[in-house]
Amino acid sequence: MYRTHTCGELRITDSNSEVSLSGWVQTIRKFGAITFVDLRDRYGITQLLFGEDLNKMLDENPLGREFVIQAEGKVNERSNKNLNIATGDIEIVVRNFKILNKSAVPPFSIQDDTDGGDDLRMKYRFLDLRRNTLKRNLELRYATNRSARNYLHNKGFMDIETPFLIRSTPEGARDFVVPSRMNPGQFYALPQSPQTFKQLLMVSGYDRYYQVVKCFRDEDLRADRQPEFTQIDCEMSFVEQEDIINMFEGMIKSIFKDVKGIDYTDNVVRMSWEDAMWNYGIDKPDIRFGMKIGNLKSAFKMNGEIVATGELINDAGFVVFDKAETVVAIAVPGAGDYTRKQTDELTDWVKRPQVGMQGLVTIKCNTDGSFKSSVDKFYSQQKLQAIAEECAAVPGDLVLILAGAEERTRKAISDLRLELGERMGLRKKDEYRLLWVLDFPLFEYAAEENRWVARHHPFTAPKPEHIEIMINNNPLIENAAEYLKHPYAHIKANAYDMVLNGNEIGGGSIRIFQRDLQEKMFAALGMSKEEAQHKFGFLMGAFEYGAPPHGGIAFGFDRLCALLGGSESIRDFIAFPKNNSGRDVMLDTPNSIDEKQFEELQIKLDLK
RNA sequence: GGAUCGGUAGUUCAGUUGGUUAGAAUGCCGCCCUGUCACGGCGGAGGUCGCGGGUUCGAGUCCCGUCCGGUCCGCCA
Repeated sequence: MYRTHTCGELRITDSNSEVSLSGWVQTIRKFGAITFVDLRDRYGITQLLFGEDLNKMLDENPLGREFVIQAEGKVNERSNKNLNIATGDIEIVVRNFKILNKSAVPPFSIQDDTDGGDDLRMKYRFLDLRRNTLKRNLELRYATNRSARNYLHNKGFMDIETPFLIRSTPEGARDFVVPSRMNPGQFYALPQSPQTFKQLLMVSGYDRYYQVVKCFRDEDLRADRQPEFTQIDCEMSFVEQEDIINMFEGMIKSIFKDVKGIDYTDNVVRMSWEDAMWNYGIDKPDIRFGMKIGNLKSAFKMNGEIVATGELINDAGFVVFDKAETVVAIAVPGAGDYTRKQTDELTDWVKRPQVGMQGLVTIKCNTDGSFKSSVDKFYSQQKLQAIAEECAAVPGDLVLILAGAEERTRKAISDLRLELGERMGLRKKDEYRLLWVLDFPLFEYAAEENRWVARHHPFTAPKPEHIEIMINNNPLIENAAEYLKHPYAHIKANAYDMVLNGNEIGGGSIRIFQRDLQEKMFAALGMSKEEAQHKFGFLMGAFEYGAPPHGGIAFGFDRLCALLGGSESIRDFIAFPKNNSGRDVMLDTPNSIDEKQFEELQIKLDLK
């Protein structure tokens, strides 16, 4: 028997019992005649004491870091206790031990604060996974998985597997493709999501489906994006938006309770997409803090409707503001005492290519009620006050103003808001604020292709009251510059995103379930009837055989785990992740394949 | 496709306006140490400064190219 106990479970109450432990050598501390060894496994660390009688045996069988050993002996109360570990009251007085396997010297230390860099830890991922940090992350991931499954099971959802080798659909993200040997020259695609399959399952009557499932997208990566990732994919029949929202708000709250011990009793805030863009400049605002955007200039609202917010600065004479499509501002609480050096640094920050602004205008709201601005010579104190009021600034605040093209400026002020929120300590790690963003536009205009694309995906249903607009208007765009005036720009989708602390953790929609509306949707996206039939005939055909009204949602499981674990990067919550270039540095993959494999596939490689 | 930061000992990093033999910490090896738990003390080994080219009397340092890694923009229905 390799072990009677794990390295994390012995306590003072086990004193004098004979035990056997197996694990990895964490550290060796030699004191002349006696030697201490910390033995580690998944459950903890237990100190082994090798007395004088074992010195000969140790000389003949020297130990090293990460050796796998088995030790037998008696549990003994320590004379010097270690309060930092659970087993710190006891030690094992070793009577006999055995080296089960030696280890090469590890390239980095297996400790909470390892000295290993990211690259090295990726290459030796199996060693990195021995560390507490990653172990806890994987435990959290498992707990989250279990919690979601329990909730969904209790609500009558059924886990049904869907295929990984499916048909390539050029809409949306790039597919990973897999050549078929039995059908030379033809390819499968790996699913970007089980979307069409879960809809077919609804047609089949499995009215509550879920799957914790791998999805694949061949797009460039980020700290929070992997080429293969996991979704909690769900679909329900006979539901409206409200039913989905209630069901999955419940699921997330249940996960908070199970995984974090948090009772999230508040109702989840709901916000229209338009309000999110108008007040926060982004469709996934972090609502843990305020700093709402002041919209300083009459501007096109997102749907093209002209909204006058007053005549604050149109007539003022600062040419940058006068010419700009959009002028927006935020008030940074308590930053009114920023020095010139600090505001200059902020200016540099917004001028970085990633943000891409030309400059930054600041107004200091002095505690005596006066204002000091970098554009003092253009504006009176009254005007500055009006600007400050527009973004709800109070004395002691610092107002930051950006001007430029609508889309870029709105994104920039959103980035700036998040950055300042971070710097002012308003984005607290242990605070969780959920948000539903609703009423997304159904379509987005793709200028480079001069056509409409589905913002969510082409199976998303329009708001019932907007179906008519879709049916009665031609999708063709005559004047690309004024696409916002096209009726399609006003059609809202029956879609919803769940946002946690500024991160999209889930998104879904009520689906189209009638053939004619689905045909109309494909036509709106510029797809011919033949093309639509060719690519999605199987789905539209199914709609003709009694498709129930249905809708669903998918949660980004890796990202959810990372957020619950308080981390920015999802890589630390995936056992074997890919790096930034989509490579697995441990396997050194992707790699070339044998000539024989090409022959079997009847494929000839001819790289450009 | 683009921007940006980095690549120096096994590891994490320092290395000044270009200037003698490239340093520190940690790890590793050896010796000493009976209560440590970041043990301690003494000694030792360990470097193609990512790679290629250029400027220069002289390059870790400056320039060009390239490879690798991080972050971001585009992209991600």
